[in-house]
Amino acid sequence: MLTIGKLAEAAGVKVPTIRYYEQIGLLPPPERSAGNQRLYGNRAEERLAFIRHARDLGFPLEAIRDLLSLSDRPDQSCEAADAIARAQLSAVRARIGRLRALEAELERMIGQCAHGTIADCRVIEVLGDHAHCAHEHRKEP
Amino acid sequence: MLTIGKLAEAAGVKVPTIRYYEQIGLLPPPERSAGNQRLYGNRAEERLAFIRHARDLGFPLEAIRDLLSLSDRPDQSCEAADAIARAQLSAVRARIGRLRALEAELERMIGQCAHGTIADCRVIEVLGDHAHCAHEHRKEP
DNA sequence: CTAATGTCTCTAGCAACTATAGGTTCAAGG
DNA sequence: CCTTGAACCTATAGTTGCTAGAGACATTAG
Ligand SMILES: [Zn+2]
Ligand SMILES: [Zn+2]
Ligand SMILES: [Zn+2]
Ligand SMILES: [Zn+2]
Repeated sequence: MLTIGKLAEAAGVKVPTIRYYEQIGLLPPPERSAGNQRLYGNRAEERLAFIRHARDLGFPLEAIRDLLSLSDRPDQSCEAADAIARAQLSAVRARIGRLRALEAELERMIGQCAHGTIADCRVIEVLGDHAHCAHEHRKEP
Repeated sequence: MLTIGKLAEAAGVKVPTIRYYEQIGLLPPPERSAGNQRLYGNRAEERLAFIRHARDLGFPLEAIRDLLSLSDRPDQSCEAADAIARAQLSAVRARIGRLRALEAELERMIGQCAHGTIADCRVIEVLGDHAHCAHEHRKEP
């Protein structure tokens, strides 16, 4: 049985994060000690590791909630789980695409600046020029 | 002179966003009509376009605040402005690097799944395996 | 003149935590 | 056995960058 601090350390998350996950129902309320402190067993540790890894991969908590409830029904087809993962993959790819456009524009504007005064700064100029860019850059959520 | 709605339309932002920018001091309080409605001139339109473009490039509002106050002093060296832009570029690159690692892992786990039952699902398995990955994937802010 | 928008202020909500305050419990050293 | 300090408890508020709603006033088209 682990205290919340030990569990946090083991899983690589902060203590308040665990309490937060409990509050929103991602982790079940654990046992308590005589003095009302949380005590976690193996199940909780695995569940938290699952959550953490999914978070590391960028899954939103709602998707993780769905994945967890799927993983509680091992006999069903994994199609729904795979669909969640594919959705996450395409979200990641969309973000990469957008960021690469930003990278290109930032590179260009930094590269073109002659590093003189603000009045001649290419960075300030490009930012202020509201018609300069043919590309659409929006909208990173 | 533009009303807030027209300005919003012209700049491609929502009306409450403009009020929000005013509230946090990114846009100065504009003139008001007899009936207390906001009226904006060219200066405000340009400033908002600047903000929007910088936001589109992913600059945080604090950085934009600094860029705006720099752009009000055209005689100074643009070094500070360029440094902000370089910081943003490296933040973007860091995000891209991390996302590409996520992309690779998501691809691998989706590709390896035989699409049977949850019990055999590679997606669920990889997420639950807290020691599977040699790579570090953390921490996208 | 009236009806339909548009605008005003203020408050609350989103994700996913993080930080603080003020109090309780636990483990170890003396 | 007792004290001290760390770790724990709850509850609330703050973070970022907006967005949505309520209820009241202003403007404009027909
Ligand atoms: Zn410059
Ligand atoms: Zn651009
Ligand atoms: Zn599968
Ligand atoms: Zn991994």
